[in-house]
Amino acid sequence: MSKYTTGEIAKLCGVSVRTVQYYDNRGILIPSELSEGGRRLYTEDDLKRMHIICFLREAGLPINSISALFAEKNPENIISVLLEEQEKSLRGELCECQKKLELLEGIQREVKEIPNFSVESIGDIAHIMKQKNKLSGMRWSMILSGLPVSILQCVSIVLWIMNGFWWLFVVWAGIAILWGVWASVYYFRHVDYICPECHTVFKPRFKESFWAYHTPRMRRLTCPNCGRKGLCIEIYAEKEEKNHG
Amino acid sequence: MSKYTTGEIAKLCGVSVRTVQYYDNRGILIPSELSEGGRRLYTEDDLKRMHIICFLREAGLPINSISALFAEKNPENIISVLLEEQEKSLRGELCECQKKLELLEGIQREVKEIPNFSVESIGDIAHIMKQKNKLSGMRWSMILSGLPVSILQCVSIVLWIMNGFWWLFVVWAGIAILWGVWASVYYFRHVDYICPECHTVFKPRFKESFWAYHTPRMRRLTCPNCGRKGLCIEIYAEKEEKNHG
DNA sequence: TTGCTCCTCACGTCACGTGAGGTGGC
DNA sequence: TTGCTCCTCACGTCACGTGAGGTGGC
Repeated sequence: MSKYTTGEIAKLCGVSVRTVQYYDNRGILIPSELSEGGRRLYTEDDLKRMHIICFLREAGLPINSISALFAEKNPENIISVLLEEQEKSLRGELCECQKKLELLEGIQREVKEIPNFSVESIGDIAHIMKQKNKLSGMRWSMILSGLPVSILQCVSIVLWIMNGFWWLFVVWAGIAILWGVWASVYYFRHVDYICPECHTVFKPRFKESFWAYHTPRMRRLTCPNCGRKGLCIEIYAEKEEKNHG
Repeated sequence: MSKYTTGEIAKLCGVSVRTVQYYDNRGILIPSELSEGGRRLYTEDDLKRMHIICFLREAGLPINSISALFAEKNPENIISVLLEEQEKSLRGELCECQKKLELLEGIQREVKEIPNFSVESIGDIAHIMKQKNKLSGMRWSMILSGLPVSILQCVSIVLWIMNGFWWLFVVWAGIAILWGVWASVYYFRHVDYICPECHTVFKPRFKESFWAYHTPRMRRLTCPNCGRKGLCIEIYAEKEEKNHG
């Protein structure tokens, strides 16, 4: 019966010599014989066992599980348990990986949009991203609450033109203006701004905020901390601050 | 200015005290001050820095990258490189995870179907799974090559009944039989069988194989190694063996 | 004074990779 | 005799977890 050396086993199974030696140390593949010079000699059965080990390692099974499998008299009793354990663990890993990847992609997007990037900006990005869902949730609820107001406004205009009910339009215009005021105040109360210069989170004065130039994610404001006037990043205000002007 | 202790920083950032200490050792969050008794004291800025570190760690960024980021004078130069590196690494991890999971699910399915499970059966499963695609590929190509033969056979029957062209049916029946013989031999040459008892891979005699009871994945054969007669698992034969009867 | 927190070693994790320094086997 | 393979330590990986044994601070 021909014998295999460590290097042969390694080559046949596509692993390193060190790995074969390591499996000997871990006791899952002890060579059937040692040469007089102390070299490991493996039999055909050892090779088969090594193939099995490598196959299970490909699926990520820990060496302890493989060890347990070989030690069991009735391996059918534990194989499915071990495989299920490994499946759970892999699903966990997969989930974590996806979470990290999503977060990472979010960070990459924000990094591109942040003006005057510095290390501290990462803190701002953390702020932005942790409140992103709440901010867009609030924006959507405002749009949806404004929708019936707008529709009825249109209807009132149509009725004015068609039937001359001008008072209906006036009444609805009043309601729309009230809604607009309420909406502005509501929105104002639920957002804060981050100064991209000194990274302070602040709430501006309502008057300044209301008239300020703005984009969907930024608004031109004066930072109360560093005094810089420029585009500040809008975030959802977790709790209403006590001191809003 | 109030100072934070290690435990306070840990609690505020949702990590362990050990982690805060570790970040000190790694040099990414060295406390601004030490108390007389040698306890770490952190400032508000330290807390902010810790928040940034924890945020980046959530995305899986290695501490060395975070370290590099803090050390850079112009972090915007390296931030996107670091993020892309991490993205690549995460995508790699994700891929490997998915591969392992697919392999694992395959093993779980096979384990349920293998009769007389033992540790050596895992070697059989490895065989089965590594050749699975080739086997089903060959089966499909055989079905597709048989399809036109079958259709024309049907047509010839219809023509026989409708127009009395019986000779057409006879000719096509001959062709179909020839195809059947060719297909059987071709199929036979491209499959081997595994004895689930002694795990030998073998090619049976054509005659025994042809008439044997079989299911889509197994065939009742006599193992030339252990002499057992029973259902053996069909696999794709990587190379035609020299000695086929 | 008594808990509680924090301190510093220092080992363990997991499956090997990577030398260093020496030797077997064709 | 000369490469080549293999041998055994033993440290390194990565971000902490987990004691042990001691001490600061309210």
